[in-house]
Amino acid sequence: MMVSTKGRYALTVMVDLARKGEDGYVSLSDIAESEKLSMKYLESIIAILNKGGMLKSLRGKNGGYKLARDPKDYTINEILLLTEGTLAPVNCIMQEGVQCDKAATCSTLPLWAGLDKVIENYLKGITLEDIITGNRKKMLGDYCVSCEPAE
Amino acid sequence: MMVSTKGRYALTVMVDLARKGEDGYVSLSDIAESEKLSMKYLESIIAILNKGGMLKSLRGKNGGYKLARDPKDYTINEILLLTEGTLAPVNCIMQEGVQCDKAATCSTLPLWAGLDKVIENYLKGITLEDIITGNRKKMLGDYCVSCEPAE
DNA sequence: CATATTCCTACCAAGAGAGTAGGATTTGTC
DNA sequence: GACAAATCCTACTCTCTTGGTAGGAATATG
Repeated sequence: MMVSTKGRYALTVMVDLARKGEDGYVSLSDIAESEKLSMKYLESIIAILNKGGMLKSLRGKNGGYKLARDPKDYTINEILLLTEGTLAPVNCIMQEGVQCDKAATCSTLPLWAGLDKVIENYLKGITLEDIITGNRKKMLGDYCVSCEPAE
Repeated sequence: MMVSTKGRYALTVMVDLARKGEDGYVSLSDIAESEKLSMKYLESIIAILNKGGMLKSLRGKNGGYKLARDPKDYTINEILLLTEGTLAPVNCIMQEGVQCDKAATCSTLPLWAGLDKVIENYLKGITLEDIITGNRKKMLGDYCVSCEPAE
């Protein structure tokens, strides 16, 4: 598995906040309750999102969190990348140039690099908005049985 | 990360055996040496491949392992699936129908399902032969800088 | 019989994943 | 100003997975 609960919950939070829209700040306890997740654990995850500039926060009474931008301006890739640190399918694929010392002669490296690109490409192509509008066609592509046929 | 050393080493072993071709059985110690990997650890990995019917083995002196089929008849997907158990990017995607109890109302599930399909699709499209022949075009697609332009 | 090999079971150390605990700080309301 | 509701911050813990290691039994060749 490549995405842990951290990334999954982070995405869930973002979706929740996107649904709540612009009407004020939503408190951590509200989010935890509506998603039935541990408040303390969510707290640590939201902290990552917040420090990464994904959210706006307001302390004190009636405080909480809201999205910093429009849902269509968040790709799933950036949300998961921030929370997970890396989305590479193997640890011989590192960020930006750093590579295993056998890279030059490794015959399986192109496979891993290709897989990495396929994943990145998919996740960059989907936005928060796609999720809240339930754009199954975009997410499931040809595998969507309830979508209109492509032609 | 989704693929551990177990799956990576397994693939390396398969590639190594594919390169050695049909000329007899290759011993574990030869493989370990040529790939510079721990013999004992490789042993446990080869055991999985062997039990899964990917290899033919011969015990005793001059024994060893060879591929059970032609390299073009192995997809990367089946090799990794056998050794890793699952290739699902999240653990709310399980094999064949088993699902999380929130699945019915989960708005992020289509995303994970789509990601899973994209990965599976990619890995099913590449064979052992593609790796030993260095078919970069197939593995890297549009990201292959040394390939001919698609036209 | 000696040797080279696969096969099998058990064990172990380090790190990651999934949270918990407790409190300090900030802000709105009475 | 007191209180309550909220974010912020640091540290801890427990369990499972990863990445191996160890030792020996079974088997085949010469």
